[in-house]
Amino acid sequence: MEAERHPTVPDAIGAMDRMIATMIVGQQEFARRFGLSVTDLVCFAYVLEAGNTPVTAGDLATRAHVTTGAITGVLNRLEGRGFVARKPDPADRRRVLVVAQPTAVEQAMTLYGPFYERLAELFGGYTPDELAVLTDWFTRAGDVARTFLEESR
Amino acid sequence: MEAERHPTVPDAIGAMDRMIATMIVGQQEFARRFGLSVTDLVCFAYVLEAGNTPVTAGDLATRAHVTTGAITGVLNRLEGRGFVARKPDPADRRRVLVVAQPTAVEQAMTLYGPFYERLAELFGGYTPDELAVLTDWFTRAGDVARTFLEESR
DNA sequence: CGGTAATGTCTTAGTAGCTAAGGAATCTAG
DNA sequence: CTAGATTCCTTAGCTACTAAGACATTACCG
Repeated sequence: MEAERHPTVPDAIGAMDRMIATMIVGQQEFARRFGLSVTDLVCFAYVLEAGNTPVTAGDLATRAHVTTGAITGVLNRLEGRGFVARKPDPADRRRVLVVAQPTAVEQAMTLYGPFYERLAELFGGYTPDELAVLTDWFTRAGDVARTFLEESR
Repeated sequence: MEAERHPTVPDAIGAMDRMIATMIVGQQEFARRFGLSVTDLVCFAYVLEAGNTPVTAGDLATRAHVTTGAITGVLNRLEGRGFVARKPDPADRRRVLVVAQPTAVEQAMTLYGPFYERLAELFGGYTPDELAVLTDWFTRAGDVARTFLEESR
């Protein structure tokens, strides 16, 4: 009678899988609508996430699992849209530092805002403890995936 | 002192975002390693998920947000690898039904198995109630994303 | 120091998978 | 029975990727 209340681990993985698949399609749709690639969005998110920590072109290649040649194109597109800027690294003139433009967050919100509102609504229905469980899982699952990726080189 | 135990909604969204970005890169890596595209994997997952419910080529196009022309390529690749089979729909001969091959799940496990093991390990550290919260969120977030996608047509 | 190796980004040529547009077969409605 | 929808496939063209290597710069090491 209460079977649904205690999902098994495979149940959880299945539900997660379907969610991830939908999110991937969603990202592709966001990217398409902005005339960017999914890789562009992944890189942009990483630059925003890094905040003041300097990010190099090579860091983006590592993170996004693409070649540095691909990153050249990514940066050209993101720079062309005014999302990021290339900055020479004074300490190592081979390097290209990538910094977010001041209006970047605002522009990202124009794109993602409506979707984030729906998510915020969803998250709002959870108790602080439940929210902590979710946030913790996001972090751990991200770490698991990242570790798995790094190992498979 | 306990600030970390009560993340805000923006905290949760941020953590989710980073997780999603990593999962996307991971899927791209899985796809690359199998000589398939991310769209192929999304479609394959949908066919597996549908189980015995018949899935048409057009369904996949709708679900993956690509054109039917792209699905032709997807099916050629998936069929070539023995993951799925095209089957004529006796009730409507324009349609192409897509069914998973008997060995499909097994093959999928060869690909995803090691990663799923890590996830299972992660999920194993949660209580049944926490697992229910997570599974519930996956379902709801997937629905939110799917609804959002459908509206933006 | 001075020469060689390693590093970081960009360039180029080639490839894969997508879209847009349209074709062919089939179904549906009047 | 016919006109219009629909379903999938085909084609041409485009975009973003890889692999390989050029170029500039830095690190290493005798």
